[in-house]
Amino acid sequence: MTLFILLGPTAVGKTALALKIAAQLGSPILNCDSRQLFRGMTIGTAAPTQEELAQAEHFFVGTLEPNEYYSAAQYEKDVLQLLQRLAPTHPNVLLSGGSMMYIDAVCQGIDDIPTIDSDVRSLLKERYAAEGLEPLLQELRLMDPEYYRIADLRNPKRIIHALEVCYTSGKPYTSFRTRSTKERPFRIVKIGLRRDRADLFERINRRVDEMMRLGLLDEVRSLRPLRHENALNTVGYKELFRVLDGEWTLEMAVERIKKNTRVYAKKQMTWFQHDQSIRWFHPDEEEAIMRFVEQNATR
RNA sequence: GGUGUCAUAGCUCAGUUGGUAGAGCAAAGGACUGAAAAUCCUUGUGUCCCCGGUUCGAUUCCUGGUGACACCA
Repeated sequence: MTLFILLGPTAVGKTALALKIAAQLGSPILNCDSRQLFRGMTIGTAAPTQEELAQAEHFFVGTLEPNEYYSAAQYEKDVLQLLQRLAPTHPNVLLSGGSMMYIDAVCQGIDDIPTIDSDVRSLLKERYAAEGLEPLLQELRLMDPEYYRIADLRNPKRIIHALEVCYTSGKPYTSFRTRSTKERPFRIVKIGLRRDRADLFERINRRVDEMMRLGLLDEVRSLRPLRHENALNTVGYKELFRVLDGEWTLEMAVERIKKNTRVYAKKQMTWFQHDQSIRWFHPDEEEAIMRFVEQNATR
């Protein structure tokens, strides 16, 4: 089996092309966007429309409740399991999305780290809020000196995560970090989409305006009770919550959404840059892309 | 028309008692292994509006000009 992965920065044009590739391959589309997974976040994440969903079988779109815990590791398991199920009838499968870490989790795997007890996590979060990072750093130094040496000591999330693993398992975080690449029982072909930066930014700005026309504010309003969930800590949502709070004007929020989306797109490009296994195309090079797909498909 | 204030980074502004300048935002670059659209790090040379003058030296002081704003006519 061949797993095609269509990737690229947000708003580059993955959704439309994915439908065409899927049609050619006779494949379903597995979403690889960490926010499109959640139900009810359709406008703000530019999830496929009903019409688009009808054109191909889709997986991992709107399948989770926003208050459900999820992770790249869980995604790895879910995708591998699904691929196993699809393999007998689908020699080619398409995965499409821009969540870098989720893509890597599928392609290389993620270290086997114990699932964190939610009490442990909230306790550490509270301590961080009350005491700051310094005491946590000292504890990490004692419990996992090796990680302490290489860790980003100014990044609270990383420090808290390392500590919570130590507390949950009773072993150093480092002992779980093998960072090895797992073998996959399928071939992986990565297709990257990219455009000129000015062109991409222009598309982002237009798409945000379009989201507002489609009623993003109402979508955000309906999700307001869940605003503290991790799923809602997302560009397009976090800014509009502040409008609902009366803190920001709508105009200000829309500008912030555009800016934060641009920043996100840049981050994606930085990450993808280092991946030598990606074959890059401009989204308009449709023929070349289809030819490339055909050459690499399992037939 | 008169008087006054201002003119510094893409934007808003600070500052230099005369020794060529720095914040916020924007922008750019980067990190990333179970929260990742998250989280974190790094990066500031710009005719200091223009022409002259004083001075060893002017973005800083002075004359004039241009522009913006305010007040008075």
